[in-house]
Amino acid sequence: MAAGADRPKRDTYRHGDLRRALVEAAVDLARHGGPDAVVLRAATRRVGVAPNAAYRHFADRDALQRAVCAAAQGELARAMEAELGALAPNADPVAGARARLRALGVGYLRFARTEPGLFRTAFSVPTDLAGSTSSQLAGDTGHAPFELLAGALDELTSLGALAPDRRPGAEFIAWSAVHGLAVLLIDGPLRGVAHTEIGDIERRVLDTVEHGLYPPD
Amino acid sequence: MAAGADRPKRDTYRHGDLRRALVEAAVDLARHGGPDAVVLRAATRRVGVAPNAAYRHFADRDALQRAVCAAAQGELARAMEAELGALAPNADPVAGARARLRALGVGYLRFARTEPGLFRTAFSVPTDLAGSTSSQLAGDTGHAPFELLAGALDELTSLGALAPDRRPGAEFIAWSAVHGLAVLLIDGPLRGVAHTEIGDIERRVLDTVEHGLYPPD
DNA sequence: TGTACATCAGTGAACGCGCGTTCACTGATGTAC
DNA sequence: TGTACATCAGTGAACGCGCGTTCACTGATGTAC
Repeated sequence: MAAGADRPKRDTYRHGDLRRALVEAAVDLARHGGPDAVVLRAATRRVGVAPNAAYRHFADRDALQRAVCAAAQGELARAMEAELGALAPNADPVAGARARLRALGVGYLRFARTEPGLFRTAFSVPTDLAGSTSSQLAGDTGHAPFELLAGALDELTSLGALAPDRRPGAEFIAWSAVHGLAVLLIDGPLRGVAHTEIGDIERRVLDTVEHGLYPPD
Repeated sequence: MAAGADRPKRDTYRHGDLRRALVEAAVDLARHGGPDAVVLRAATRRVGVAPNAAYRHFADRDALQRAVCAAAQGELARAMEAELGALAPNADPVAGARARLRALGVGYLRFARTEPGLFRTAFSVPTDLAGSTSSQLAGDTGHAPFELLAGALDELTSLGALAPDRRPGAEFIAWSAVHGLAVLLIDGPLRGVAHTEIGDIERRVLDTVEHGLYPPD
């Protein structure tokens, strides 16, 4: 009954990739409980490691939270990229670029709806503009959510679909509307609203953004 | 040196309005530290009362948090009403109604900028639509933030400035954009942006909302 | 108006909890000879 | 190829903290007679 009697006494030694394991565990905590659920001891418990083992890989709790926040933004970027990838090819380049901008918004909203915990976590660590373009936040194409948006707007500008004098700050028009809707959907007064109505509202918000960016007049 | 020797031994007895005092203290905590700073023991400490005294007035911590959230929404409503009150009279009824809608947005954004802690707290307790119209959340005119917005939109509709078929759900168009901008300003990538630029961005977001509501075509 | 009494808003002490973090340690692993 | 040793990723125990909440209590206040 002691086939492994000559095993090492501590089989948790040399975990191999504890840092990654802790971030993954903490991301899972965030997924279900939001940013407040990102707790050092809970993460180590999940991985099956002593609480203080985390200090080999993170200076303190804050460092873990930052890492999880970055990972959540990466997930958000991936959700946006997924929507981009699902787009049918479009012969009209301008229509294609517009569809891509819209797809980013759709992906953003879908992520907020399906992963509200991670979505909240992605915005739990206050950042400035510089901190919104780090490669730490990137999805599969290596771009942070903010960069994906900026890229789509640049494309529209170079195609002449977005007037150059409207380009500066256009990110914020688009992001404000979509982010605000996302927050209202998951935490605000739109929580109880039926799915069909939500689709309607999402479409109208995205329409409004498009009207704001490239007005018909 | 014992002029008050025949005073009651406990001068904290019969506080008088401990409930209100606790809410005020907790609102102050929220003002400086956001929703997470709303802590039972901290509130009682501020008021100078034993921790368990709070249980005469609140079932538990959650109840206090709900009260503080409602108070924060009331403050937000007041900020919006203040902007409304500062408006110069306008001979043109439609222009006046449009200015009022815009003023609500300006007040909303100003509150978020000047009271970020309370602003976050106002949205810290998940609500649905029904919970967004309670008189508990009201400002001086007895209306919750959501109702102020809805009222402005109703006015625009009755004046013919907002097409009736655009009225349903118009709250969400306006609220999404303005709320999203508020969040980006205080917690998001717009944190570091200069004041002058912020004014610009705010104006463009409000313009976009107006374009979305009453398009020129 | 004076007195007895019920009410109930506060006290004081204590509880168990989970947290972040520090300490001295141990033993598997990789490397130098 | 074998052995001695340094490294360092993990352990185990402990700390102090602030929290929410419960308990039996006390005494000022308002009321009934």
